[in-house]
Amino acid sequence: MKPSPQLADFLPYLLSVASNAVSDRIAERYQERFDLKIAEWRVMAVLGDSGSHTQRELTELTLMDKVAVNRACKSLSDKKFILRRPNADDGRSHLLKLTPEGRETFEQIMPLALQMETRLFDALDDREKAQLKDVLRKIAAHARSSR
Amino acid sequence: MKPSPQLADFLPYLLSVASNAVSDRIAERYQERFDLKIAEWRVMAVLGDSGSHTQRELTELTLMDKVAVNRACKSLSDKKFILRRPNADDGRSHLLKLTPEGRETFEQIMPLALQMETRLFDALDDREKAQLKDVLRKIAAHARSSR
DNA sequence: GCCAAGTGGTTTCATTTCTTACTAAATTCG
DNA sequence: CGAATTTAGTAAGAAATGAAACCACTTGGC
Repeated sequence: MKPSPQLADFLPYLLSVASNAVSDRIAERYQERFDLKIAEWRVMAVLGDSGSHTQRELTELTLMDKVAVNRACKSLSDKKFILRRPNADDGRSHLLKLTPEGRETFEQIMPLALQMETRLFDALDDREKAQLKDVLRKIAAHARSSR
Repeated sequence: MKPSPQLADFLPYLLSVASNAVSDRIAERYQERFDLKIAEWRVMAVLGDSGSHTQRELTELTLMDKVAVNRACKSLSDKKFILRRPNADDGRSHLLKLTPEGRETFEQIMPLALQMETRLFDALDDREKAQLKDVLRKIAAHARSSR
């Protein structure tokens, strides 16, 4: 059975298939090792290397919508990986920060993430990876701006 | 506010963000113009250029799971875009085929799809697009095989 | 031929995700 | 200042997605 050329050569389709396959592999791994979803991991990755943020800031930094960020934060808070301190500058929001346990988990997660990145993209050399990042940033910026 | 380097340089994250942005733009367009979802469009794209198929075959050709294919087919059938004929070779399945109306819509959809592809990826020249397709196929094949 | 195992397709149910609405605090502007 | 508007966060209902069970038919072995 031949693949349909119309579909199989359609770039958005290829992009979606590749992205889903990669995300699925990563999600499985985070789930089994740390009981974390991808959204939760993203929040931890940001808080882990740039300190305290409000949910509002996290929506910008992770490009997820505010409901997804809120759910991820609630879950991380239940798991004692982050804590919320009142925000002196704005009474509506809180500043979210990793707890010591959260920090510890963060330190374990990042190497796993980088290892998976290496494994999943090992068909590409360093130059190709850099090019791919560049291309994906351009495409995303363009597609998002034309909303 | 600086983006978090850990997250913002993570290839799977960039891939996911780009893919979602592109898919969202396309989904909006198909929805408003043809009242079709992406899954439905994929099925039509395959039936449109490679004739009759069973749902089983469509799951392979579109890389969607059988429930998604079944739902897409049911919806397309309700919209009179495809019809199901009994499959002489296997009494459990049917052969799905575009109706004349389905064919007509298909002829309108494909130019729109190609136009959107051009627009969304116009930051890339032809060589870059070919490379990107190649890379995405490799990544997807690798990630899917390690399931 | 007949039984066991497997497969295509469908349904059902639980889970996830998105949309919309709402609350409370902050900002704008007369 | 004070009313009107905007914004951060949350909650609740609706819709989409996924997993498991199920039915009907086919296939493979005896």
